[in-house]
Amino acid sequence: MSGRAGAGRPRSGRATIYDVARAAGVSVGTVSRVLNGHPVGDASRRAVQRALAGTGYVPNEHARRLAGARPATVAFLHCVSGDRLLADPNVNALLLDCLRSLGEQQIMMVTPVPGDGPPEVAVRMLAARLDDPVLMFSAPLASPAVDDLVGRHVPVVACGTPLGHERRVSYVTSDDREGARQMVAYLRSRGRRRIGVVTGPMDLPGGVERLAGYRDAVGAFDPALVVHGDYTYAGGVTAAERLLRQAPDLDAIFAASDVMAAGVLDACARAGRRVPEDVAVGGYDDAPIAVGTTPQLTTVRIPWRRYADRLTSQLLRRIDGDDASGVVMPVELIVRGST
Amino acid sequence: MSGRAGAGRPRSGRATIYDVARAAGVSVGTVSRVLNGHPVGDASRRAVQRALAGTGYVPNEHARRLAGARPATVAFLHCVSGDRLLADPNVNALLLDCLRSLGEQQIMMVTPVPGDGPPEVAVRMLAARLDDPVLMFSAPLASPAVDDLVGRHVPVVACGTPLGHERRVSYVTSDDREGARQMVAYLRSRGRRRIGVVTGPMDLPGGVERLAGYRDAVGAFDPALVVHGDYTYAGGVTAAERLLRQAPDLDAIFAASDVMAAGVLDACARAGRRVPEDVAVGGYDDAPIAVGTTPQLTTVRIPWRRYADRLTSQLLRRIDGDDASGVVMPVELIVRGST
DNA sequence: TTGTACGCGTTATCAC
DNA sequence: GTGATAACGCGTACAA
Repeated sequence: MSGRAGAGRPRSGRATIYDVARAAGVSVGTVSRVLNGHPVGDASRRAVQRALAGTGYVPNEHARRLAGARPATVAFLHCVSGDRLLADPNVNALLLDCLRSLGEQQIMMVTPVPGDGPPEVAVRMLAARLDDPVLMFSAPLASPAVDDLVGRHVPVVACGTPLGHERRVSYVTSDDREGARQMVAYLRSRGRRRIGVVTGPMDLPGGVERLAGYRDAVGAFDPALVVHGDYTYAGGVTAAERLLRQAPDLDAIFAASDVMAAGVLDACARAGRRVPEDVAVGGYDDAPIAVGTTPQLTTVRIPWRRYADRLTSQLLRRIDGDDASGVVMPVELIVRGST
Repeated sequence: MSGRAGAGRPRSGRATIYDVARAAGVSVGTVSRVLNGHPVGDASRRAVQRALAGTGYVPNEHARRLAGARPATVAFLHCVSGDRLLADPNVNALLLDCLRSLGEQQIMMVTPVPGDGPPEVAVRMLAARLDDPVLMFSAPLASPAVDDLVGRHVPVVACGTPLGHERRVSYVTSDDREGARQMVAYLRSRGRRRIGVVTGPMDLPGGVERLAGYRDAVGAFDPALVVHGDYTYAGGVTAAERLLRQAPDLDAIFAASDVMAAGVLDACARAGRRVPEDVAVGGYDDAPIAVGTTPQLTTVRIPWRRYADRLTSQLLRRIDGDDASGVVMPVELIVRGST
């Protein structure tokens, strides 16, 4: 008899499928079939279920994956530098919705992985060892991370349009262009004619799309009415100040995020412009802050819960080998006091 | 020959240790030894390293774990309800420090898992499949989750003292009692004699300890000077209002967190009390908000980076089978304008 | 120092 | 419908 081998660290002591099979008086195959909902005789099924409860069996995910089972875990790739990984409340909220939605499908784990910096690459290497499908947030227009992933045939689902990768990675996006268009059209319907815009970052799809929607609806386009922002409160303040200077006659400002809109509101107040009498202000996202400002913000709501559900279903499809595809969620204009 | 079996889903196409061995002209054992830093001949080592780079080999974590290797992943258990999982910026910041610290040890953090509610239990079940060691935040005084974990002999390291489990779970904590004591002693050294306190939640170790430190230093104890808070801004406002009503003659307020202290500051302003002239205000945590208030907050700093490093080393020790143990980090009084 | 072979726990296939 | 067993990729004890 040759050498006993393979004794790594002590076994965790957890019940295995063999223990269950023994307790139920059936073979491991039958237990596995019960576990996975495959056809099994009635008597066997009951015996197995009793044994399952009795032994407190918990499946070993590593063994499942090694044997080729569908992943029950998902990696979460946020394309920002590591120090801003969990810093965005909006992203965290969506992440939470995704956790819930995935949980309902018996899928878990969301490995927070940062984006493209040098240390981030190391973390991604670690993540790669798990071979999980990827849920990606804040995909930039070009990213080595994304190229790497699609090159390794990792199933990826993006939150937002993965510009340049639409055929390789599935995605869910909201109709940013349409939302911005609706907002600006609404402002015009209320008689506003000189409508300024504080854009989002131009290297993010949302930034590009919301500006496009603005241009769709604004009528005559005046460069003096466009200032670029960065989705931050401070950025909103600065941008509004510039806008007020460049185009003192403006009667409305559309900010591409509620957080920036809050900054716009304060800048207007400091500049002595009344909102909404002198200047109407529109936001985007229907973030919590939208009802925390005075006046409350007219904004564009994205249905985040359903959004997360769609991300989950897209991910499941992708795991099961379907081709990449995109879905677009509708948006809703929410009118409050700022217009 | 009996049936070919075990063909799950298509192989991911990743290079395996066998591919590397073939490319290097050595056996898999040798490759494994190189990978794990075990003694290997010089020629073999170089050949393997070349093959490693050439094949783009990435270890399969699931196979590693199944074979008994040390876990390269850690589960993150936050003992709050699911909807508050990523909602606390302080926790997120520490989480990030832990991510960094663990990453330096080639360990990746994984799986934000919520605490004790009914749906949370389901998520923990999922997490259990991975059999990861656990990094625990906000451990309440009594928790089925913790009992479950220690019962299953899962290595657990807590952030803060795991009251009632000190012998079963390792932990890192800062000296909350001493920090509070220093703060109150400092206030007294500046001539303050009627010092109120806004405590943290009394079912959290930090809340209990910081109040104890207050009692250590305050001298005569007056119940009218104690109001319980919940670590939130709004809670700080409410508590300060009550304090000002109950003890109009107070000349200082120690809030058990900076966020609450910010609320105290605003409540004082509304009540017409000048800070620090009429009322000195002390906080705790040295959170970002501590330098965002007017005046800036005198507070107690916890060395979070080193704290995270200690959490990591405690975790490693625990994984390697050492007994549970606790370490206490020192704190530092930071004096700013609010006193 | 290096090669060989077993075992980790699960899934899926084959034969009954 | 059920049992037996190969295969997943890796770590390691043992033999050479």
